[in-house]
Amino acid sequence: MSTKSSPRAPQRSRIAPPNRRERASDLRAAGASAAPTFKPIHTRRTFEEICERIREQLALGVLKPGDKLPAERELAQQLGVSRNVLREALRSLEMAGVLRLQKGVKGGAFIQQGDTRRMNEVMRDMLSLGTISVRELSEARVHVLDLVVQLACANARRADLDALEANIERTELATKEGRLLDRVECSREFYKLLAASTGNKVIAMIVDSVTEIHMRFVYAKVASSGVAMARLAEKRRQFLAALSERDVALASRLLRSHLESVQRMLEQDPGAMSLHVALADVQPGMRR
Amino acid sequence: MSTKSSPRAPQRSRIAPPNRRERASDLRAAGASAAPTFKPIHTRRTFEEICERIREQLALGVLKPGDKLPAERELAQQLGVSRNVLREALRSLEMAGVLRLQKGVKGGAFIQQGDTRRMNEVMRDMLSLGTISVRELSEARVHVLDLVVQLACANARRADLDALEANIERTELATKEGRLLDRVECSREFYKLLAASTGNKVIAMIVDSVTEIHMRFVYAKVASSGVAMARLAEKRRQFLAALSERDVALASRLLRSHLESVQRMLEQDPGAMSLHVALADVQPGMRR
DNA sequence: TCCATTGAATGGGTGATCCATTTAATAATT
DNA sequence: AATTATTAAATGGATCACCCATTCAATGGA
Repeated sequence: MSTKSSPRAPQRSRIAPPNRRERASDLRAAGASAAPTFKPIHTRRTFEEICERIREQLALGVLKPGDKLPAERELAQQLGVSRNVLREALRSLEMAGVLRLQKGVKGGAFIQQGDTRRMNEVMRDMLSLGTISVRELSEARVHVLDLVVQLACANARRADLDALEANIERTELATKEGRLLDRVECSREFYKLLAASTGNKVIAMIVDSVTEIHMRFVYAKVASSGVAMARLAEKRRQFLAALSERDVALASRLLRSHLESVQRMLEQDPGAMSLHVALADVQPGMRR
Repeated sequence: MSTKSSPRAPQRSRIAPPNRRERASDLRAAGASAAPTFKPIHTRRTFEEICERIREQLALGVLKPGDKLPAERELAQQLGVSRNVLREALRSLEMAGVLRLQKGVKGGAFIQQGDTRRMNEVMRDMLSLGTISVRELSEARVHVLDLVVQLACANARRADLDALEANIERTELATKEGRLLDRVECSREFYKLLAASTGNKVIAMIVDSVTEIHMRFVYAKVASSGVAMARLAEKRRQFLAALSERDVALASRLLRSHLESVQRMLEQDPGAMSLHVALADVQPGMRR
């Protein structure tokens, strides 16, 4: 009613989303000691409420992977919100890897198995936004991989080692045939397999997230310069042998020195190593 | 009208989002060897396109934290999409911590400084969905913290140590006054400070993400049983002393043994340690 | 000078409507 | 009887046209 308050039904008379506007009760001390600041409320919006409710059902185990949510039209009515705003919530959850939306009759919103690649995207966003630096990422990767070697030596199974072996064979083949970019893909896969061989999916997720970005740089470097790591497969074999022998010290040393030489390669011609070119586009093997 | 195809303009004659339907080129071997599967395309939707474009601008450095996107109505027109679908995209980016939407004239969509808490939510979702287990998380946390101790010994600065000292004082106070739940908040903060003292935000982010969940369990345990770790502040002091002396071995040993005793505490009365109760609600100190 | 009022810009939200895809049921054809 | 088109319904995808609530600069009166 900016001008004349036209005599029109207020149309806001629906079911009234449970706790929507009455939000004064939301201030809470939140800290361990006296907290004199009173800022961070920023009124709850319906889509947030919806996301939270669905996540809550999930955490409570009421919703499990494979389950289907009611159809948009129906769920919107149940929640007493418009279909549009419900979709905003569903979209967010879909982007978060929690849901998958499927069209057609028998379609709907299905709870997904968690997608560990979500963490890669977080890492990528943090880098894009300048919250973390490439240096920090590389450094963290070195440390984390060191940890991975320890765990892999302790926990890797026969099947894990076999998978690594097979990967090295593909690397050799790609080298022979001069498919340098494919070889980068092999490297990506190598670290993924190595991470998996720790037997801990949390660790694996972390490793993947820092490696994914790193590999973008390697990919960009190889693609632009044509140079590539010498004796790669051979080094991998030595490393795998150490791993198979459960020789932490040796495996750790080998990997570390390899990482250092890769780092040197990347740091040649530093101008070309733009953060932006490496992050800008989706590259092979990184499909969402 | 569902039956007879009324003679109406098809209304789909807008600018036509650049590469929307022509996605046949999207099949690609993606792996290092033959890939006979042809599944994973699932037609690109406009909101995904929009998200990707904005992220691209971000990665390219065209958009930086602090920048403001055009108003919804205008941006929608520029992109040739409806405002609603644009909002779905903005919502997703907001949930991802990339944007913040602000109301009012002079409001708009502002690029944010990256929010490192995003990773916590990923971890939480993975746990809710059963992709990772509590055991894996605890295990990973122990290993990662071990790494953190090494890095903190090497890199912690005076200010970091002072912050930890101040935290311990708060812990003591809370202990004296019997505020057990506040003390849990202190613990959360302690690990956050410890993580920060490594000087590496990637590591810090990782530590925070595994610690946040862990602390929910501790919180739930303390809240329900009233029991709490004995001699906590004292142990913290010993640890901090070791850290200040840059004594990796000692600090590492102290932390490890503390983590083990906490773990034992949590594992008493295992039935009560439901994943669901710990994850279900937002607890103090975890406000988004 | 100071404070209340106004009004425009902006995000938040609604409801109706249409399109495109998918699937099951049905009818037509062989 | 088996196969193949056709039809119809359900569902997500998307659009349009509004309205509401908040914010803030400009305006104007005390």
